Amino acid sequence: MVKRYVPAMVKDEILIKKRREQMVKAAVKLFQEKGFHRTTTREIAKAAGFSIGTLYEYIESKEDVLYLVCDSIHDGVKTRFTEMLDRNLPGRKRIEQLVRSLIHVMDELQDEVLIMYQESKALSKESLTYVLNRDRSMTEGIRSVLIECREHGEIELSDLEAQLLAENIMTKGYMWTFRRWALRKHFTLEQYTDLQVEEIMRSLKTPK
Amino acid sequence: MVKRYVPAMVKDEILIKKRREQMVKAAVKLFQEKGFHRTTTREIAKAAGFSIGTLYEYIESKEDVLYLVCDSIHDGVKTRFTEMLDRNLPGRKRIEQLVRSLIHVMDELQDEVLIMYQESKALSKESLTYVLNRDRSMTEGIRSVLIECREHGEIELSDLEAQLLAENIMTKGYMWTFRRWALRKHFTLEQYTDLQVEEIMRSLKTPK
Amino acid sequence: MVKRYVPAMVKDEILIKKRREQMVKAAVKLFQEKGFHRTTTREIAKAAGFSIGTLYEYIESKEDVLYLVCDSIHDGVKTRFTEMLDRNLPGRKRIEQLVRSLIHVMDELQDEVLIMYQESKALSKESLTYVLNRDRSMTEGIRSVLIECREHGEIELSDLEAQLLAENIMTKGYMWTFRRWALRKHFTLEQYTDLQVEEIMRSLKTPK
Amino acid sequence: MVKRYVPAMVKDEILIKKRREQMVKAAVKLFQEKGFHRTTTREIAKAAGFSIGTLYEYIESKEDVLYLVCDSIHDGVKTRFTEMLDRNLPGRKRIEQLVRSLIHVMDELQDEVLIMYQESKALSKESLTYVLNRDRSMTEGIRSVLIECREHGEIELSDLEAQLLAENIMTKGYMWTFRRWALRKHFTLEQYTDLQVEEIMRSLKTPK
DNA sequence: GATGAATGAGCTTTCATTCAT
DNA sequence: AATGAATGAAAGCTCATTCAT
Repeated sequence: MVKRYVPAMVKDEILIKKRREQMVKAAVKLFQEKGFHRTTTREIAKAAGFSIGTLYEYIESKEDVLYLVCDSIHDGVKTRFTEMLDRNLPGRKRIEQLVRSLIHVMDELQDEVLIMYQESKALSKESLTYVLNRDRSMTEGIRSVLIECREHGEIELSDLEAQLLAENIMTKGYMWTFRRWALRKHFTLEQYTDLQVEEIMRSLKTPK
Repeated sequence: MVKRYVPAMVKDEILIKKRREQMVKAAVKLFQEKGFHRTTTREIAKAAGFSIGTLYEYIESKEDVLYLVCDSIHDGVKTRFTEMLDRNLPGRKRIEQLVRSLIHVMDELQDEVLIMYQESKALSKESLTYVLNRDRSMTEGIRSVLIECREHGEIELSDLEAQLLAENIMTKGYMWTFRRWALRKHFTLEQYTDLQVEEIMRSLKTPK
Repeated sequence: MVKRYVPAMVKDEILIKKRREQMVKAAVKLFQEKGFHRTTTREIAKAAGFSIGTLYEYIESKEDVLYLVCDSIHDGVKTRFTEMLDRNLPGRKRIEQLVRSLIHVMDELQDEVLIMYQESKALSKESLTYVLNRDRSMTEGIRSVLIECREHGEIELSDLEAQLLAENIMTKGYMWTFRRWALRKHFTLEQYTDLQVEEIMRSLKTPK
Repeated sequence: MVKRYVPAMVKDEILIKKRREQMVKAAVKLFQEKGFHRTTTREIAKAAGFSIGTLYEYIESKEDVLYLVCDSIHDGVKTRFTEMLDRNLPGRKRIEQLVRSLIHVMDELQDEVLIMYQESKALSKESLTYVLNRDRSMTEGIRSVLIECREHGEIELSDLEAQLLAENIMTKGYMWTFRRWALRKHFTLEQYTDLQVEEIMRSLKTPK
């Protein structure tokens, strides 16, 4: 399964979903302001609108909140990213669109993505595996598009090159968030997107 | 000045240097294993070979240790990187060498770089500024090489493109550390380096 | 308001009152034995019958305990003092009674008053203001009785003399506690009271 | 003996005297600003112009500094007070002069006296005894003047009344320092002195 | 299911004192 | 005699977690 099972004391699944959404929303805001370690469980509970006792009816440990946050952010990124993709675009245009969509989503969810990036190391090994797997599956999605393009004879690249390009594209998305302190000084979102797209397109090899 | 002044109770500057080196060495190891927040000042002192009281003779707060660690890591990266560069290489070869050197250094110091990347957010605003400035100055160094190449007519690129390429090169270095969980699955250091170099060289524009 | 607001984590006001009473009672005893600075928060919590964590659910800092102690002692002094006064006594008798009551209360609460006198300098400036204001209001109460006596033509004294006499009376009360090491060698409570009353009565001027 | 023996590692008595004067001068200033408990031995040494190691060559513990400070302040008060007294004044004038001189000295040395009054409780039982004995001997000096006046038929008072009056006079001196927060609001030094003198003179009984 | 008072291990930091130089 | 680096016990305070109501 793609998601870790987080045990709850409460049985009602609908309530669990509702309460966890409240807590994630509150936690995202707090983690953004103060980071995971400086945020207390009491603060999360209060910001979520219930008591500390109730918080622990829906999770087992503070780390669970972080996991749920990361999971929820991944859902957000994945959903928006997928929505933006048009599978019917022709060849190279699909790659371009892929990059533009990714950067766009990363920009929209920059605060959330930053949390995930900076705090995920505080996760237990097990939770981290789940989070990394979701990242990997996204990279895999990008890679499969590249492979498809190759199959259609649009571009020429080895399996290894496809893998690296997928990683590079992912990183171009992420870096807009975690190097924003540097990038924002020089580029608007549009400039950044255009230039990165151009760079990738130039680097693509055309089959003879 | 490029470095933040960290006050000490002890006067002997040579001793301060020595003790801080001990403490940084111990801290790097501990931060690697457990992260900054989970490492206690007592552990750092003990691992450095002196008492908790002595630790606080050389710093003012736990955060100072993190700053010294980041600073020391930056020194390491900068030094090694600079040593590897050969200013006499012809045109495009210099860019290639730049990328190869950076990735090489990042690989050598991957554990340290990872600490800096993951924990620097725990720094105070003031300390963080210093750390980011050092990163910025390294990016700037790369950018100036690119501009030089342009001046010599080796490549064609706008100021903005130079800036972005510098950032991209830096990121290609960093990503070998912070995405190693994914990259190591598919690439050896040599493969990764070669492919990234090729990708960059392909994307460069030649002046007419 | 005459009292400083001391924030608590716990919401239940009745519980706050109860726990703070426990903690004040414990603290008074400990401060008596070892003074404020030598008493630890752990000792206070233990003597009060709860854990250190619980202590900090009801105060924000150790200084708050001292403030609550001073406040509680002032309450005790004020309450007992007020109870002892008979507003219907004729003229000079009221002044005599005032002095006797004050010394009597100071004797009853000598240990507590001594704490307040010796430790209040450890209070923050803000807390100290509150404590001094309560002292001032008591002095003012005495002064107003003196002025009343003057209005009724029982005694003759200027405004300034009334102010000083009020301060002198307060001090005659306090000194029975903070100079007890000297006074107890020579006087019983009764002797001290009688002699001080006589001295004051002799010093009063009768209107012509 | 009237003074406690404070052991030193150093033999040279003249040096001991000199160094202790330096340290007392520094300590008085620091205790005034931050109180005894908040002042560190390091600060005292530094302000005195020598190292922490040297400080401990001349005392055995931090408490010794406090004792030396109290002792020095008492010396100051005693010396100035004695200088001001004119043994040849006639009867009641001598008492008046006594009170005036005391208040005058207390005003001059108010900061020092306040330290002694507020911090002496931090002394060990043994040191405290010495400090209280010096206070007692001053009270005794006042008492003996009162008795002399009685012997000369200037005033009429019992032994017990003499004792109390001596204590009251001492307290009128002290209170100008420790209740200055209240007294300064209403009185100048001159007003305070005049009114207290008048009050005492009025309360004196004349022999028939 | 919800509450929130209670807990105590554990953290960072301070500072009087020592002792080798 | 003077120095100051080293020490470590001890202090104030925090906060994830539990559990009786």
